Amino acid sequence: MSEAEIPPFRAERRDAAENRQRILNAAIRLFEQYGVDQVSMNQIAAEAQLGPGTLYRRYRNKSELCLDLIKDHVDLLFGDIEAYLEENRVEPPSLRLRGVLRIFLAFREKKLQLLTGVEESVSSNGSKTRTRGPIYHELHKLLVELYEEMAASGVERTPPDSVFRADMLLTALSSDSYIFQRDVRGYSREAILEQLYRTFVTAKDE
Amino acid sequence: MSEAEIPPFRAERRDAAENRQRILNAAIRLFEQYGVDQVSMNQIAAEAQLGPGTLYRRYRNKSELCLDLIKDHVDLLFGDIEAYLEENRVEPPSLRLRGVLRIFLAFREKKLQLLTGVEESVSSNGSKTRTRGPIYHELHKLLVELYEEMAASGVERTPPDSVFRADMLLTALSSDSYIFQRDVRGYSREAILEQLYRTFVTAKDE
DNA sequence: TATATAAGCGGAGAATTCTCCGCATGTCAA
DNA sequence: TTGACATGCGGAGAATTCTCCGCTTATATA
Repeated sequence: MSEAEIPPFRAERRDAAENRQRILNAAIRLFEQYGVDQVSMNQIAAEAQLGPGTLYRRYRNKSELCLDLIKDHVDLLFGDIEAYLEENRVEPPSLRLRGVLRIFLAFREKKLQLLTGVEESVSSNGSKTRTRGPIYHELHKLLVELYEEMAASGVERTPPDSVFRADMLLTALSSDSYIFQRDVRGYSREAILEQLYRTFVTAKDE
Repeated sequence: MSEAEIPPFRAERRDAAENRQRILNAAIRLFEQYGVDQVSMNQIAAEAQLGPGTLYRRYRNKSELCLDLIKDHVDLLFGDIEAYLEENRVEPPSLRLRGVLRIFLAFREKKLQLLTGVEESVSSNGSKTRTRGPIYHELHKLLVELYEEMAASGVERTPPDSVFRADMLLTALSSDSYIFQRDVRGYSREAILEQLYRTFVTAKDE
């Protein structure tokens, strides 16, 4: 017997890999044709010529499927953000935060449907999820760092905790909030950026 | 033919009124026993000894039912708020805003489940509602007035629009955000109040 | 190649939301 | 009292989400 079995990894079975590709392709087709929230998991399974069980084993809900579809683009987004932060290292944190917001809002606009799909996660038990997804946490970490930097050199008397403020800003950036501002209040993307900046960044430091 | 028929109102039929009471009672019983989000519309209909169709004709979804159940308490809430604002008319708006927040948070805590139920509205067609409910709009109006007052006597350079800021604050007060802060971040109600105050009110005017 | 076995498949079906429409009945006018 | 008819009832059933579990099959070993 070999001690310490080789990593308990097992390559994905060939048919499984093929099915995954079928699912992804089917989802892309249907999403493009009907819009993300008009497409049901059943439809996707049927289009991919799979049983519902097969689809659900891989993705526990539509949210996870959307996340998989958008993952590559999210990686690019974070790449863009990091590049931007690198280039503007010498600028004040408030300005860098504004830049990050701008980049994110552009991304949000481009991938609105899928991002909304991602956020609609419902934990499998039936009650709405309280926990946020990986995108949320990564952005949160980034924002906290910028806020901390602002606080260090800041003029504010009693700023809110950076963690709290980052949560509030991300809540304000959620699909729901963004769509409401855009469609009901009628703000343009630029206007939303400006208002977010004034609410969550400015008039405090500097 | 009579000109201008008498108001096109027709009193609610007696059996209908009785059924409504049955629904309300059944919902209260089940909500107390199992918790709002564990109870299905079907269960409520069964408990009230009605067909699902009857229940759905009166309340298009659970959100509307919750709203009806909570309506009286909401009226009391707004009564409390107005009384508070009246009593403290001479205080600066920022302080009054804080008071309003405190009152609302107490209400939120007491009626968490039902309020969450109210917010979970889904427009009947299937896509998530973008529009907010009546409670939202009433609170929004109130907050806008306070913000406007702050802006009038304010020291801020370029405050965000009052409408926008009120939207952001209300978003931060949503069930989702509140529960996240309380259960995941571990903030007490007092701490949340303090953080909200610092984020959305203070460090700006005065 | 043969075979053990873990990985994966698929569809029946439970639970839920919500609609449709034929039938019953309360209410009003005569 | 007696219809007429608008109002309301109820349940069948469509659509959707999600689970369960027996059967199949790809893959690793011998």
